[in-house]
Amino acid sequence: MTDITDSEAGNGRARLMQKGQQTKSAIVDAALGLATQIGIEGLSIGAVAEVMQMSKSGVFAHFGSREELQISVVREYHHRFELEVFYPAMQEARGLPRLQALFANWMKRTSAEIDSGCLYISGAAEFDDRPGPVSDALASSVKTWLSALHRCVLKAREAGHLAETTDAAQMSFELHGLILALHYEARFLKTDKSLDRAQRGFEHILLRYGASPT
Amino acid sequence: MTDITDSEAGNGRARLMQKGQQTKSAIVDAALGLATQIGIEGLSIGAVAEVMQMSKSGVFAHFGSREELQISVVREYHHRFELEVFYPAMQEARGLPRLQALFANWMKRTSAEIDSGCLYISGAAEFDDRPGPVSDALASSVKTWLSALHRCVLKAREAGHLAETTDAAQMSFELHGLILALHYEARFLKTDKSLDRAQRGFEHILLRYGASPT
DNA sequence: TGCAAAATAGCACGGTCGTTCTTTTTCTAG
DNA sequence: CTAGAAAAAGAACGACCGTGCTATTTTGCA
Repeated sequence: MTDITDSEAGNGRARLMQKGQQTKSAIVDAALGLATQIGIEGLSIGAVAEVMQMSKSGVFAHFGSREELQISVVREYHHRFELEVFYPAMQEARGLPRLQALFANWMKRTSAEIDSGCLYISGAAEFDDRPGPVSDALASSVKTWLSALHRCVLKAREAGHLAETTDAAQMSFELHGLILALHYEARFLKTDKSLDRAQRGFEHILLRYGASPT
Repeated sequence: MTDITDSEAGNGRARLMQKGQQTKSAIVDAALGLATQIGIEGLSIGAVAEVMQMSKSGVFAHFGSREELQISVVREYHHRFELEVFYPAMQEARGLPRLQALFANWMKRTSAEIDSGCLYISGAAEFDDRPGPVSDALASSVKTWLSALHRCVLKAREAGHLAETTDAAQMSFELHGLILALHYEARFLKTDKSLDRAQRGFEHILLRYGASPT
């Protein structure tokens, strides 16, 4: 009956999180689905409540404010992003193979799911001129991810899989650009072949930075 | 007294556009300023009215609907984009110099003005899952610009300034990515040196596609 | 200068929003 | 099984939204 979740949280309050946390994460789930479609700013408690078949106040009570709901959504997205993009790639051999896996997973996540846009990208556009806790949470998540990418490039260079002269930050920037172009052209302009373009762009960058064949 | 604007429109109705059109374009001006900060979707007639020191209905009457105001804003942005990015570059010698000017102007427009984001980028994120007239107008403008870029690359190849094997669409995709990364990292993440990164990325791409020195 | 028309203001409408407060339902530990 | 806590519902609030309507003001032309 009792779930494994938090069975050993250890802070003594562990046992009072039961039904509440369960529906709370269900709400975050639904809210994330909505946010990827209409944006984080567009998230309304009423819409989430409707999806959940709950009352507005029922949803509201779990977060105390709309902002807190938005932040929860960002955190959940961060979590899933790690799960789908980061961790699987960590199983590859470090260096170039890992970098390739990282980029492949990133591409997949960015384009494959037709209906769910990337929160890191849409969110950046929404919050680039609106400072606040939500923007901070978003920026922090993105920076975490981009610096992981940066580290991966560094390791690949150290492993001798990339030219010694490789500017890791520059290379990361260019990789990021490919993903953004993929998202933009595939999702907004509905340009086909965008996935191929991103893949070929990746190969161009690898050549540029002297990737040795794996 | 009479402005040069539309002095020879030729459709007989030219003279009845006087004060009205003047304030209308002032409204679009203010609305564009707002839209670059809070997004096209966030544009509210009330906010525009406040900036203009007008009544909501006074603003409203010029457009008949919020949607029409949004479309007007998109068109105005398109117009300015042409004026700042496209036309000046057309004065350069065709081929590589023109392509370089195009990209330089594009970079400047994307990052230089601190407070005014790019509507083509923020708008894409807002409307990539919300079809409708505004999305159509936006996509149409973007496609016009991207195909101009594409043509410019083609011309550069024809002029022998790029390798004969150059895939113009692929190269345009990669250039687009650089601009998007510049916008993202400079504007949202406040990463410094982003402009340099975009510039160096441009040079990398030129090398990749065998640009001959000008 | 006066008159029609265009431009703007004022007001009200129904709707949605986030949030607060109170009440009811549901869960759970003893 | 029951008391008490947690969760959810319900109703109401003030604010803002887009829009339609009717005055009022301003404009430009005869």
